[in-house]
Amino acid sequence: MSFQSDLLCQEDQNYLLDNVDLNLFSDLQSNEETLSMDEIQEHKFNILKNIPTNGEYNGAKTILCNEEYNGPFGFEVDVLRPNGSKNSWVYSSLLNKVYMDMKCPFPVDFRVTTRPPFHLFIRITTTYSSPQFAQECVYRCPNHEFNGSPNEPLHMKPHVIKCNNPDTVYLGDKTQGERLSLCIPFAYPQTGTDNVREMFEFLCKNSCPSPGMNRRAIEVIFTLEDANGETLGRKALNVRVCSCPKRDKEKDEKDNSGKPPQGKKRKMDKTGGKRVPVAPNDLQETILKIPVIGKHNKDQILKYVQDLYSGEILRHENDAEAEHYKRAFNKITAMIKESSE
Amino acid sequence: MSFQSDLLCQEDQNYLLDNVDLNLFSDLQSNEETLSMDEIQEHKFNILKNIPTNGEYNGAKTILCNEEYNGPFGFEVDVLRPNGSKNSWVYSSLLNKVYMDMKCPFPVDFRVTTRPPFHLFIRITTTYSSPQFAQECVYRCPNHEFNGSPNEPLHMKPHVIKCNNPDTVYLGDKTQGERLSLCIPFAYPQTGTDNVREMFEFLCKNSCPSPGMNRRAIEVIFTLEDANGETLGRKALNVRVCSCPKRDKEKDEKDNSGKPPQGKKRKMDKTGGKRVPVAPNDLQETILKIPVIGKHNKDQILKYVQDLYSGEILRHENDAEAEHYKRAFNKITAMIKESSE
Amino acid sequence: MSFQSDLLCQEDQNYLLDNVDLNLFSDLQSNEETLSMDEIQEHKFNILKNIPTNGEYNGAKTILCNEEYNGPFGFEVDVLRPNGSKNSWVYSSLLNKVYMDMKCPFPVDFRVTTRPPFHLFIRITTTYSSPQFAQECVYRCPNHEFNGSPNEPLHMKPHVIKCNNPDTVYLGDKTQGERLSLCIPFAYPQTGTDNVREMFEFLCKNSCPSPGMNRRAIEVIFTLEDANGETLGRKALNVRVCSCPKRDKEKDEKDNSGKPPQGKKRKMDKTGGKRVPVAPNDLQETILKIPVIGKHNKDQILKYVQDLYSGEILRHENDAEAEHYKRAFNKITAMIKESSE
Amino acid sequence: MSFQSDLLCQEDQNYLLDNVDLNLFSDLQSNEETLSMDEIQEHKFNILKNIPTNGEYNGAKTILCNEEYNGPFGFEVDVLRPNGSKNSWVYSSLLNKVYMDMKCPFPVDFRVTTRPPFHLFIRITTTYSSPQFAQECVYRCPNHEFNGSPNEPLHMKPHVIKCNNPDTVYLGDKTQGERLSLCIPFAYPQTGTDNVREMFEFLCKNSCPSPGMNRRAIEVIFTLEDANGETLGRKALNVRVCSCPKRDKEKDEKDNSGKPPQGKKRKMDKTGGKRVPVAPNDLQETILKIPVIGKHNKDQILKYVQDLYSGEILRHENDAEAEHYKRAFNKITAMIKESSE
DNA sequence: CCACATGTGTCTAGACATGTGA
DNA sequence: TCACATGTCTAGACACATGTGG
Ligand SMILES: [Zn+2]
Ligand SMILES: [Zn+2]
Ligand SMILES: [Zn+2]
Ligand SMILES: [Zn+2]
Repeated sequence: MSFQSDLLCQEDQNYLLDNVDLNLFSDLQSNEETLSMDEIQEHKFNILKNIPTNGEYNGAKTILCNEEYNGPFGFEVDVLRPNGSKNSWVYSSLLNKVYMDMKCPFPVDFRVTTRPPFHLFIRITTTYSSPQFAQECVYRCPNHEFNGSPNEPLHMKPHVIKCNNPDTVYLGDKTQGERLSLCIPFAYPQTGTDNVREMFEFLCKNSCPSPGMNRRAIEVIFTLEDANGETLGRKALNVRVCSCPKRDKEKDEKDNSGKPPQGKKRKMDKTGGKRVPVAPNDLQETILKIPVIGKHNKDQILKYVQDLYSGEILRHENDAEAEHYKRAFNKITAMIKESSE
Repeated sequence: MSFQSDLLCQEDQNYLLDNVDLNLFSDLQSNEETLSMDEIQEHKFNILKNIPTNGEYNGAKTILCNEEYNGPFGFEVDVLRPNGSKNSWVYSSLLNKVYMDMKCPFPVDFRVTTRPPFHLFIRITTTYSSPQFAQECVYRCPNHEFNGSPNEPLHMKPHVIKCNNPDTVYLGDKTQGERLSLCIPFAYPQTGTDNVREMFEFLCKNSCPSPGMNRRAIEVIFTLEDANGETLGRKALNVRVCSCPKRDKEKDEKDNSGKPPQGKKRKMDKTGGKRVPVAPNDLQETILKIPVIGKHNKDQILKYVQDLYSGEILRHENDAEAEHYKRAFNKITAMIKESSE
Repeated sequence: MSFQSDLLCQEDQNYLLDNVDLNLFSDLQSNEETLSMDEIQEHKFNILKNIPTNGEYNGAKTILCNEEYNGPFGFEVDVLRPNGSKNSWVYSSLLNKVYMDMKCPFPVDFRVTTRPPFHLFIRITTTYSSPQFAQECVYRCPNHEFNGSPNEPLHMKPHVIKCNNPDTVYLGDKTQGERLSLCIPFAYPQTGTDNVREMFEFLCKNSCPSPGMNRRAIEVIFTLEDANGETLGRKALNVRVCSCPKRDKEKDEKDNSGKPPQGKKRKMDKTGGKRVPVAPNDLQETILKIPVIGKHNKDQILKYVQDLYSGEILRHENDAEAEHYKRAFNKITAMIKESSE
Repeated sequence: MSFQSDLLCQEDQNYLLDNVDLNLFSDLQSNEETLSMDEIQEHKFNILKNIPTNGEYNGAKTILCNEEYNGPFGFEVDVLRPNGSKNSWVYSSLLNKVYMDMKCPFPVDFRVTTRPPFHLFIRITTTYSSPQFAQECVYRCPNHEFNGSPNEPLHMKPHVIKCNNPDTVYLGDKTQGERLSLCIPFAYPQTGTDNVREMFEFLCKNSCPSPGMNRRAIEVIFTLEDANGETLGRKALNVRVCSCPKRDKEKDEKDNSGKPPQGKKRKMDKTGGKRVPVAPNDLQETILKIPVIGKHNKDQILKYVQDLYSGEILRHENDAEAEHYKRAFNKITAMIKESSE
């Protein structure tokens, strides 16, 4: 499951890229089995670190821009509730913030409306969201850094977030005080969806002691970049990694009731454009468990729900909401199909 | 029914081995009747235990290789549905896994494409298939170990699998934490077939309590070996020993639909006829999981289902069926109530 | 904490026993430290096993009498809800049955109304309560017998129940098919109470596989005996040892609603006398957690409760119920005292 | 402030040791200024590590003896309240335990009744006091180990306790799983006192995360040794290193009231002045646990409390206090409602 | 083959433990 | 010293796994 194979199975893509080496890591393919994980990572690191970064990553004490920006290709990011992962997480639409435990894998969907004929990358950077700490780099606490599972590749150790995509490259040198970030190639969506889904996991909690996050709020910045490190889109996600997501969310909301949602964000916000909240509350898909007796009833219910969603989709035709309904609609359709077999 | 007699009726064997003592246990022949089962077993054990093992069996905490390998003589193994044994078993081609009850004898056919001019042995080892437990040795639970039928020879007691071939030797010392395995001489096929058939039986279930298998999945590794313990072929078989093979297989398949059938293993599929999915009991209540977006839709769905069941109840007023619908109706009503709070 | 010391500190006892060796285990005192646990147990066993048993314990296939009988000294037994033990247990007054998990220590209070001038012993025996199995002896399942904690003394291993009193002697030889029982010296109550409290624990579940209890219902018979094994009182307690005491109790009660409580017992019941249920439901003490603000209010509440219980005690002066209220009253009084310090 | 200078100002010592080289580290004196702290420490380490240890320190998984023992020279240890150090600490005579914050220097006085004519050393070892963890070695948490102040000599880093005596040697190799201990030469008392005072400091808290102490209770073992590592006296001190010594001590004492103060240890009580129990915040809601028998009594109690609070609320109508009572009132009302259902 | 018996794992609420900062 | 922030533990509810007996 290398980057190349992902890429080449995209037969429906109608633009041909002959001036671009589609297989970034082609030299790794041949001897992947003879290299240790760390050596592979090292190699990829050497390739990707040459992507120029736009200055915000090199000098310490700079503040990373967290202004959201769809960019020329319509970059969009959705965080989804994980299906069956160990710990669930919660989303506060009031605060536009996600709460989850560490080591909880959570999927993020990326998409662009138009795909340019060159390589795209997604860079994931964690920063402190309070202006007071925004210029400090976010590192893992020593405790987790030196006591993580031994299969963590060396480059990953100082990072507070990891991506399960095997082509992830962990960038930045903590010993030089550099800001850390991950970089993944922006794959092509599977047939039938516009989204590319990647799984992430946090490896430290917000409460990890200094020089870890030390109870400072963070946000994750997703930037769409080309091979030159040019920023082509940017999305931000407020996150709190803690042991009791539900409790802490409720507390946060109680404390902030009355204040404007995502308050801190606004003051750095220049676009004024419509912010697409990350999976807003009532549009977030939930599961309704209905006790059913008899196949005929089951089928009737499914049909009814299908109709219901059809209406929603049509009514929201020109609307981002439609996307959510379409996904649900597809699931229902699949269930109907399965039932009729 | 000694090893020799099996051997001598092999009239179609077209190579004669005169420089090989085909009768490994010849000294046992003469006084077999004056020896107890345990004494015979002890004797055979002393002979066969001298077959060097390749290290994977001696140290605890090693992981037994389960990579399939036909080897120089084209080793193949087939598991067959038994003719009339007490309990039947089922095979899932989707998962490449066999489901059977304990004490259910099942035949396994072994064959090689070319037979070398020296003794061959088949070693049967049970291991945990989940990597998490692969390095632990599989032992029988104390319950079955100390309560098996009294005619079980002593060496067999800690083994979870037995072979009905009387020349089977049970190897490995549980008290030393050694990995257990059986070893049988690879007999010559009967006239008219390429296969040598051996009957096996499991003596513990996957669900036997710790320190038994304790619900951990297992696989059986068949290795073809020469008298020096050199591995000349290897086959693996996923097995689940349980009381309700059919039920559990169906559940497994439902859970794993979509996932690849045991990627790292080659198929051992021979028996896999067309499977007829079992029709669900139509009055049995099942749970339909509906993805829902938006509270208004949820409410509408619930109301719809409530109406649906109302109809059923009225229609079945004088009918036992009504009872079922009433229960479901009550649940829905409760859900509506809860949702409106 | 030997038997003797318990005995001798009873200065308020007004009868002097000079013809009785008060220190049953006196010879053990001197060299207790040089003997292993098993040797001590062996020694005590040799002493106590000479207490003649009344025949019901020796021959297999006899049915142990479970008829309750207060006896000449007014033998009474109460099972109490444990304070802070790991797992709680529940009592069904409907079925007069206790439900608890294994390894859950539970206290039992023993008392007599008059204490005779000779040694008393309490024998604890577990039997199957269904007549169908009553003649079979209750043994531990091999699984737990051979996998219990290594500090279990040898004699204890085949027993399904253990007593935490260090002077407990485990009687009966499983290999001879003998019925197993425990025997403890009946100590003298601490000053200020009539009860002698002993802690027990079950070491197998009702559901342990054959030859364990194998889902057969059991009851525990407490018999008061003298040094000759003469029965001087008998109490029975229905118990179910399972993983989900609450669930199973509720199920049991649902199944048996309409049927007479402790149905099976009755048919062996000849006394017809008033059965003293083991801590009957509404008399069972529960804990009410009251949020309190201000010491004056706390004190007032406590005083009120004290008054309330005073009334109850007086009203039930000639009544067994008074005992329960007195205990609660004493606790409240202690709380008041503590608060005033 | 080397070991020698300490030694030479001991003018009141009445025994002269001319056959003993009193200056263990004499070779270090000359070039002390040209060596870095780590080099000096390394040197001392090489000298002192040759003191044979009595085996309890080498193998992991041994339990260090904590039995107190005055030994042939009347070894005594006193822990004293520090004069003006940053944070104070408290001592619970009830539990014979010291509570202090980390980085809080605390003096310990050592003395012997008779001083032998050879070198004496004091070894300080920290162990887990609960038997469950006693065989595990106590190490510093990675967080503090890798983030301590940079002037900590290398050998000190994994130790949870440090001694301000510059001649302290930090023994044990964490990477080998060895038990860590400090060793200081037992100096001679200053004029006018029998005691030798040494200052210690904890460098981790009991609550430091795994693989640190991870909330496990510890004790410090002081052993008096000769140059051969022979134990000549032993004292143990229960310690809890935490942020709120006073609070935690009070809690501990409340929880353990009634239980004997650390039975197996002799008292080290010297400082235990009169403790003034802290009056509880009278408006803070507490929970009163009332043993209740019978629903009618429960209801009556609840109603009484409700009335009580009603009065308080009305009386404090214009008062902030009312708020507190209202909350309690609501809880009681809910309890009444629940009880009546 | 089904209904049920019954253990196990997981999730969650709540109580508690314990650090932090005012 | 206190209120609070926040990790951890534990008991209960529940879904599920899986044996048993009809
Ligand atoms: Zn961390
Ligand atoms: Zn078994
Ligand atoms: Zn058992
Ligand atoms: Zn620490």
